[in-house]
Amino acid sequence: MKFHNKLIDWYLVNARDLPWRKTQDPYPIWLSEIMLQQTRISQGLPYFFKFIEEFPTVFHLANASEDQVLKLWQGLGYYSRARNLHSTAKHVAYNLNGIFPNTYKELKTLKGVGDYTASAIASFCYREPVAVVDGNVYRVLSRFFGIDTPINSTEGVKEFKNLAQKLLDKKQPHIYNQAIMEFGALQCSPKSPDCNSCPLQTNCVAFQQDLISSLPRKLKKTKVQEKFYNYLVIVDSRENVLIEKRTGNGIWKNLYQFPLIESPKDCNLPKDLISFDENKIPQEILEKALLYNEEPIKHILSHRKLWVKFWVINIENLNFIENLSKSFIMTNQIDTFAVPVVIEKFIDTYGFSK
DNA sequence: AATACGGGGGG
DNA sequence: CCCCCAGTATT
Repeated sequence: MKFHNKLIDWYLVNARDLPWRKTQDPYPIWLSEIMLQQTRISQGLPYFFKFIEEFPTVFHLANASEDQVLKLWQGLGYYSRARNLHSTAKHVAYNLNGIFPNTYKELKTLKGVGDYTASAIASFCYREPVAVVDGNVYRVLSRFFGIDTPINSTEGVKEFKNLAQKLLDKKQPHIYNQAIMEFGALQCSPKSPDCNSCPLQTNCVAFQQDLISSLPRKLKKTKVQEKFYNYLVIVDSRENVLIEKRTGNGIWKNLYQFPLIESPKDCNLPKDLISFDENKIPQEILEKALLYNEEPIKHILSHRKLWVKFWVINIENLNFIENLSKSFIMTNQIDTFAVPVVIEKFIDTYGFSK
């Protein structure tokens, strides 16, 4: 039996019941694919339901504000996905009459839609015979064929893409693409795959040569850099608190946060804050800072290690911000703003009185 | 060709 | 602690 037939047979028995598999409507499929980029299904699923409920159609999503979209996306990470999602929704709704492109080539022109996502939408919605290559596919193919070309090298990307396309079942690309990804997720998992019950075992090079644990190969990634973040929770007598929008490119773009003082080392006293402050916050205000967490919170990102401290400053009124060049915002509705997870956790713990 | 970009979960 | 997850955009 052919490779693709074995995978499809396995899939028809073992497939999970996932909401985006019940439809050919490109809107929910596109939404799910964006959400699942570098994200486990278990993590993305609740967000998918939230988004479909809040934005049932691409027009609902297009008519929302970016702040609204980011707020709903809060906690899912890689926020450029949310910004691109919203931008593409507006493009589809207003320029394309709400109709998604229906070819791999056209789909790839959409913001946030790359090689993988274009293949997924084109095959799932329109039966175009284009093979998906995601993390699951790399793993299944590298093991089954014993390919040790690093999957994140230029040659590897090309090699696996060509192989995947050759193996694709052109008659039912939508089923095959789902099948190989599901097989990688459930059967041929990264660690301790279930080789004993595997239908591909006899022809699997990695299994036969005991290479399962060393495939796929991957080039080492860059090391993380450490940073020290000091957030100033400046609250007035009416429970207004100061926040700002993160602008410019970089982490958490367009999300909100408390005024931030980044320091080259761990800070323990208000005078440390004063020495590193570049916001030009008046010294007499910083002097009143009370350290909320003695031990810095370690916040790990894929490319960064953050040591975060929160400093609480209670003052009578926030009028001093009128003298600052930075655009801070006074709010007693902080829960309505999209914030990074490390700030969300602080807010939940601190409990502003509402 | 490398790097930036989140957060959660498993071993 | 390390690795991986239905990758993409930018440099």
